[in-house]
Amino acid sequence: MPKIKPASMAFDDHDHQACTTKAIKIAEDHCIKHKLKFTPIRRKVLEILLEEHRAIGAYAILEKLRLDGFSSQPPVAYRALDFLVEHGFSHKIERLNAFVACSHPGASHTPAFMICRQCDAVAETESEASDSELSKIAKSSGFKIEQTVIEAEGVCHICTDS
Amino acid sequence: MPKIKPASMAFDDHDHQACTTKAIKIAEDHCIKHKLKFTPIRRKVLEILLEEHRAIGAYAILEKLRLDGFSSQPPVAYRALDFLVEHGFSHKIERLNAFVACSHPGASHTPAFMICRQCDAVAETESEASDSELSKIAKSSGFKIEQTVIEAEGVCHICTDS
DNA sequence: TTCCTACTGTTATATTATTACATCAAGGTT
DNA sequence: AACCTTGATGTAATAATATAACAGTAGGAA
Repeated sequence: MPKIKPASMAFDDHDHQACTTKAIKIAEDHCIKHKLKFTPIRRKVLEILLEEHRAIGAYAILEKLRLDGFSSQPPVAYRALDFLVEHGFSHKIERLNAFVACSHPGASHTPAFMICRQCDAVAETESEASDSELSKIAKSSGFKIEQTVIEAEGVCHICTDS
Repeated sequence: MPKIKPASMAFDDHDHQACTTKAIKIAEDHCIKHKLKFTPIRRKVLEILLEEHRAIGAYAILEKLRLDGFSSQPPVAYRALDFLVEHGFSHKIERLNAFVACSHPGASHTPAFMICRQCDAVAETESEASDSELSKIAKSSGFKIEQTVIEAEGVCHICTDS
């Protein structure tokens, strides 16, 4: 079974400035350590994603890049997103064809997401895919799992209450 | 934890004609029982999906519809797919933006999929979402899950062996 | 220096999906 | 029968998401 850690605070108040600053710092450090280039475009896209605990489409990101004076052709956003996703700084939400900043940067994980269909907030949890029931079935049938998408859609506690 | 039943035989030889015939029959019966209209277009789209245990894009489906003399504007395929998905006769694979016939029609389920990135076969398993770890996290944080997407990508045993 | 590699700029295009509105067919009502 | 409603289909237009291809550039390695 997936062992999943407590949900992020996406659905709750928190010190978002600190949360953002920390995520950028982690990305910076990780890039230095692994000799990756945390270029202005990549940083800006991560900052845009960090502004909200929501999935943001590539074209919405492009629009924000444009406002900040960056080049805004589709490949600009997709390349930056590819980089961020590849190195674990953000995730694609397949269900929405959109992207979120990673809430647990640095942690190696198979993330699981809870998507509120009312307020669009996306909370990330970590799941231990290695001992999940699915991975057992996969193993028994000889299927080698490389990556797993887990996305739950529903209504968050705030939207339920209001 | 999700309780997941054995994988479908998507990755193995089986009597595909029987498998297809049975699926159509189940859809037919279900539609009669629930007064749903299993129209020629809907039936044809399901047949197309049943031809292979693979995810097929809406435009590939349209092409096949066209060859069979059906109208082939995008809404034709999307409407039929909406119907089939809504009533559990097929599923959307979010990861691929494509569709597969349901391997367990009739069963109420949170399906989980194994997608082979080499041969594109898609195997469906059933998972009991109600007692999954994710659903516990969701419950404890007040998030009401309505639907869950679980899609594992990797390599099937046939492609691994060859 | 030259070479190589990775990143960026830009145009064009491919792929996936929806909106909007007209038409049609089946079933029920008067 | 005529009428009406409902859901399904036909079609054109367009929106939204994503990639291919290629030229230019900057920085480090040889």
